[in-house]
Amino acid sequence: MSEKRRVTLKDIAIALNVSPSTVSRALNGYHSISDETVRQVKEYAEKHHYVPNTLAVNFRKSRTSLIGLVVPHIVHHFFSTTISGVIETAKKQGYHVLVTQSGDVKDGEIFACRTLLGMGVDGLVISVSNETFVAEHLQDFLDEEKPIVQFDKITDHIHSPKVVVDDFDGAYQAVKNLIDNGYSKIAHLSGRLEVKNAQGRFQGYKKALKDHGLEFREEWVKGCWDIIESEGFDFTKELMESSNPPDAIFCITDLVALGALKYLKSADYEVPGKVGLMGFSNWMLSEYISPSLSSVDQHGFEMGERATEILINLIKEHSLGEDDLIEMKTELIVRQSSQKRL
Amino acid sequence: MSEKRRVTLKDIAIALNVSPSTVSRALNGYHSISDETVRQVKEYAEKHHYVPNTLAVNFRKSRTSLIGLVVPHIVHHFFSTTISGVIETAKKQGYHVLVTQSGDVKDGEIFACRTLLGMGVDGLVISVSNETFVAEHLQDFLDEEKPIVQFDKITDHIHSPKVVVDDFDGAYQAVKNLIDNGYSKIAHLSGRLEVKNAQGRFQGYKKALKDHGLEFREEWVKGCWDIIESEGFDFTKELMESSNPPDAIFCITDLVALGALKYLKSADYEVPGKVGLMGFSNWMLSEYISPSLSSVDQHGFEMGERATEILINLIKEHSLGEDDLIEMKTELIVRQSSQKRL
DNA sequence: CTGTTAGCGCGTTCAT
DNA sequence: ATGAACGCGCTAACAG
Repeated sequence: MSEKRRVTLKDIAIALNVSPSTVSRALNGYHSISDETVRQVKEYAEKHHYVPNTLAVNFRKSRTSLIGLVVPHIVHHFFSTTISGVIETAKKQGYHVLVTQSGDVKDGEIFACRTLLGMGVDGLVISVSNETFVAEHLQDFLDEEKPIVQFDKITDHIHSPKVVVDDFDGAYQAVKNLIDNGYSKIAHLSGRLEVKNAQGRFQGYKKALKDHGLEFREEWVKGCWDIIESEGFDFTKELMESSNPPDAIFCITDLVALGALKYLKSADYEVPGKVGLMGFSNWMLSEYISPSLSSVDQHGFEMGERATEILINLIKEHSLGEDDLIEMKTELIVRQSSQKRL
Repeated sequence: MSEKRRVTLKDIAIALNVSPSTVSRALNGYHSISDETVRQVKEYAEKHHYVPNTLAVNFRKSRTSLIGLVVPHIVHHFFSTTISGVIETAKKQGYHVLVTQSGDVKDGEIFACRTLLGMGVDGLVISVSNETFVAEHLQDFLDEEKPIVQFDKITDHIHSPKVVVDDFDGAYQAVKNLIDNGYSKIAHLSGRLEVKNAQGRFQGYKKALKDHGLEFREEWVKGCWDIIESEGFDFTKELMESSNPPDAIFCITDLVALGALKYLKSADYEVPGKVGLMGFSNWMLSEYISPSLSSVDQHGFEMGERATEILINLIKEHSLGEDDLIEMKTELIVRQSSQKRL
């Protein structure tokens, strides 16, 4: 391997018999350089494939054009969609994204944040874990003047802009759809109510019941801990075998609804008709299962996009931003599982 | 905001009245430093939250601990799984991952590679696009002594280790399963045969037919261009309405199988029984649809893991590696759609 | 319009 | 066992 040392500013300067700073200025489009010099420099640079040494530039400017992204899980339809939104938006503005996953646990998140900070990211986009009730690892960013934007799963333990979906309204519309289709005994498989999203959806559920004069029963609300399929299955079994079974179930997320559906089918309940079912999040598979699952779309790409736009603006204006809460509207996707009660 | 300048080596040196190099050596565990000095330095560093400036370190060592990752799509169950594998493996070794997507088009891939190279990644893990028939943008990495490892979708236009799934064997086993279940007129919805994966699966399909004395008919093979659901639907319609319809279909990927299934159901073919169906890739949803879809799992996480291990080893030994081809075994996941022919 | 100088924070000789 | 000095490539402040 011959010495492939890349040409540097200095090389060009020597070759053209000018100073390195002139070359730098010519290349970076300063106005105080003669057209002729600029032409010469650019031509030489082009010809010799000059590529600025990013490491040196970053070092000098002490910024990296890197933004950190932390999500609970990468293999997850909604989050992978937001990741895509973040990356594409960053790309447009000349930023790059370091993607990490917390595994939805506190320690994973702390580790991710530490290494991201260590890598010198210019800012952070994060959807916090279910266990994030302290926020020192986030405060560390702010202490270094690096902005944070939270999205989807957020915590109030840190001051930062937040981009969320209007969970309350989304849940309200979802439950209303069930009601409109004739269901009146509506159960809810919720998440941990300390988590904002879960709380919002729970409140939307309650409000919809109330507005339509339907009764709210504690025993129709089951809290999922891990938000997985088996919880949907087990809780649904429990509900349907109780002395006062519901005729519809609104689930915190599609995966849970899938578990619910599995039980309902195994126990020969007609869905829809006998039991109505509604998910949340609009996973890809919801369109393909049978019956197809009605759900609430969260526009993940747009959320990632919005959060990233805000972050990059903050980075550019050297600001940490306000405690703003941006609520994005959801979209009710009506499919088969919530169709008319028979 | 008070000046939060981080403490540097020099700060510590001055405070302790030693030289910066001593501090550097003490912190990095050189042997030629007295225990006492080491103790003092470490204590001071600890107390004042000394964090090495990664930018400076990277600049000095001219390496970033960054590896670039290019996949066709992020929102894709298989690829998001491989991304996860890459990231987790990199993390274990102290590397970070810049994730990009090519959109499965040449220009997107070239752009991604250029910016990754510009960011100074130490190496590249890539699954090339369907349009990658030239490889200058990859050669650029090798020219800078930065290793590349390809995975899943690979090209021979560049010398590098490659991690793939044994498509031939996977397809063979898949088709054999259909045959074992009594199907004998087996069609294949393939991909573009110039693409390695598609070719491998096609060959495995042919070999399985041949080994079991079944006829191979050109008109039973349909080439999907975009590998999307609608192609599965349309080609299946075409096949089933032809004068000599097949009794089973082996699809290049689950999404195509889903389209096929949609048509078969809409036209009231029993699946399985009347028509057998087999996918490839084992998407998450395949487990949940009805009938559940038999498929071939590609162990995406492990592929990402393996590719990354190889890459990091190459980086560490300053090598570009050989043209090795690592073939990972697939796993046949038998579900309902390929069950016995009636 | 251009050159000179200086230094970002660190690792690494070469001395001692 | 330690310090002095240098330089990585680039940008910015200060002169002219």
